[in-house]
Amino acid sequence: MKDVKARTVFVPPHRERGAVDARIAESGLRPTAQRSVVYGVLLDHAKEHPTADEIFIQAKTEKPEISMATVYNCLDALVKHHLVKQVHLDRAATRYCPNMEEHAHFLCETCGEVWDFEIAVKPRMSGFRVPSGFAVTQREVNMRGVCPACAEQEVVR
Amino acid sequence: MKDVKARTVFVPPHRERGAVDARIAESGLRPTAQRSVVYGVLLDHAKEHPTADEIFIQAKTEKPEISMATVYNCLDALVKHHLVKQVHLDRAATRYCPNMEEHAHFLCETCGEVWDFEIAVKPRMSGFRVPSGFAVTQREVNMRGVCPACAEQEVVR
DNA sequence: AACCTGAATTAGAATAATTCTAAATGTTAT
DNA sequence: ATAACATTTAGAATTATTCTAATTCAGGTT
Repeated sequence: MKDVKARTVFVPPHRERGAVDARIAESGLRPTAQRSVVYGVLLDHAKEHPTADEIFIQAKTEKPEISMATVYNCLDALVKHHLVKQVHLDRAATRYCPNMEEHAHFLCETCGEVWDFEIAVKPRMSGFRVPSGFAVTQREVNMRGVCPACAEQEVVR
Repeated sequence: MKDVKARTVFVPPHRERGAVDARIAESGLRPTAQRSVVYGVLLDHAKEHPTADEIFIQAKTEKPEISMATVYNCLDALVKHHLVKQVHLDRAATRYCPNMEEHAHFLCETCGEVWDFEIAVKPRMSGFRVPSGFAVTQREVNMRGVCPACAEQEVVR
């Protein structure tokens, strides 16, 4: 393999290879170069809740040989090892989220952006009664509406 | 068009064509034969939360000329007119639900069945704090786990 | 009753996201 | 070094859904 190393890639200061690899290793996964890049990209773009496609494009700037299949493989592995969550909104492409705290998602129907809403104190789904006999292992809350920026726009018009 | 009328189709007693058509009309849609069949099938199988495919298969027994595209068209129309909700769980095929009361969905990860969980009294998503400035128009709650029947099975084993 | 217009339906092609496959490459333990 | 196994890769295959263009249908006119 010849040295195709990209010309000086910008690595944001808050993402350190070592730390990313350590987290991957802690989860029980071997920290390969690809997993490291994929997870790193996701951590850097957590706010955007990127799709596999978007992660692929970004990962390619850091590691040009990476393939789409690998991005999917890595994401699947990260999900299985509880480092990453999938976010499903309608039938749109799956988005990925490295925030493993229990939280809700809000989709702005005007601009399409996705926001994390912290969950209030109670870990129970108060408001929703779980019939006895059902064992709930996971909860998912998605909301839709208009974000502050888009609401503003509408008023101005 | 020759008379292809199917040999005696069983129409469950609790679904009356008139009532179904009336609801479609009330929603502002013209109650065509296809919409009537699609909505009727969905009402009869609400518990199963069927996919477009499953609805198509069932609808075909009542109206053999119906096409998949029409099933999608009808479902889309019903969704737009607030007679039906889409249910998205993972990236699996969209399921349809004619229960328009606000409620949560529970997916049994063992048998794959989907259940409706009624919402308790409060219409607010207590437990979830919505940051000010965000206007929420829709909420969706999905839970996963094991249903009573499957839990039983596991114990027996 | 034929006629017009727009809506609805249809079959089949197209698309998009994801999964699968088989070969190549990399890694770890012997 | 070598075997054994995991990971990556390109590209093909799959799946659910949407699109397209032609046809049929329904309701309101002449």
